Amino acid sequence: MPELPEVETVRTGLERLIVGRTVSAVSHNTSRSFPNVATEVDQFMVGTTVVAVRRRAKLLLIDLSSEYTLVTHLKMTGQLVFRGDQNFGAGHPNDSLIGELPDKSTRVVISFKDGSRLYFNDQRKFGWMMLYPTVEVPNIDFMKKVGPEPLDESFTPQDFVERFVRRKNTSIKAALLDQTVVAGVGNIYADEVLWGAKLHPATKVFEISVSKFRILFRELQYVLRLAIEKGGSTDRNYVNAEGKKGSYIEFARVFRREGQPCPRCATTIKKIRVASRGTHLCPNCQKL
DNA sequence: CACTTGACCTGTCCGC
DNA sequence: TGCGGACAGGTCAAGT
Repeated sequence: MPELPEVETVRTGLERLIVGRTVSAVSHNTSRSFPNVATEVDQFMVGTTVVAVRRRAKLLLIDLSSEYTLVTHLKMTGQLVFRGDQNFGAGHPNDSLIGELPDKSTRVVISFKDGSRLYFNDQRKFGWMMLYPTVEVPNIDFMKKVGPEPLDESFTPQDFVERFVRRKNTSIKAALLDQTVVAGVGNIYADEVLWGAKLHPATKVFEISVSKFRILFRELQYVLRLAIEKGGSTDRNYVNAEGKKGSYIEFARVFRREGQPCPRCATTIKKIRVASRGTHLCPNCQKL
């Protein structure tokens, strides 16, 4: 669920909330939380100051003054929530989806010198944090093979089309979800974008014309920008760095709207399976 | 290499 | 009400 817009929203929040703060302690309850440095976390982090918060694809990169970078993947249910000196409980007028922290899904707590804290919650435990020397981050396997950022100004429609050449025999949905083609697209925005381009998700890549790809590219950028503006999508677990929900789901055209009318033609939206993923589409607008 | 499927987890929801 | 099973979806490993 955290896809590019959600991770970017968390990044923006963290940039404002934790840059300049100095780490005083790190606690974690399972070695799986830091798979590459489980026993050495303190020496890499305690006493260091957060100097920047970056994003690449769905990865959050928190740069520390020690020239180490905390790399975090939220996977499906990960949350990074900052709390200042007041630890809001449920019902606090801050619109938080979550209550008092830590809670039972909390896996890592990063404490700062001033008493504020950053909580890494992850109900399904698929997410992770790893520490790398900042200069080594571009050499992480994932970073080397991940595709371009779809909202990069230098990324052109021609570049976009060329990224799909390797995947011409698969469905356009599987290709969009492939992080080595284009970075940051997940199940929610893949469905939204394919509806926007009037493409059936099971359409084979080789069947799609260049002009159609240009429309798809435009829709991809439109949907991702709109989603960032709305603070991402809260389907179930996603919250931003303040624990608040995103509102894109209210604007979604097909995602999680099976049984409802298509906003374009009023045909009932269906949910099918494509690329082993739940897939929402309008059977009238998006034909094979 | 291209492509698909299963595994990793836990909470929720649906049907019996 | 309880209980089993399907489902949720990002990524990688293992399979064809």
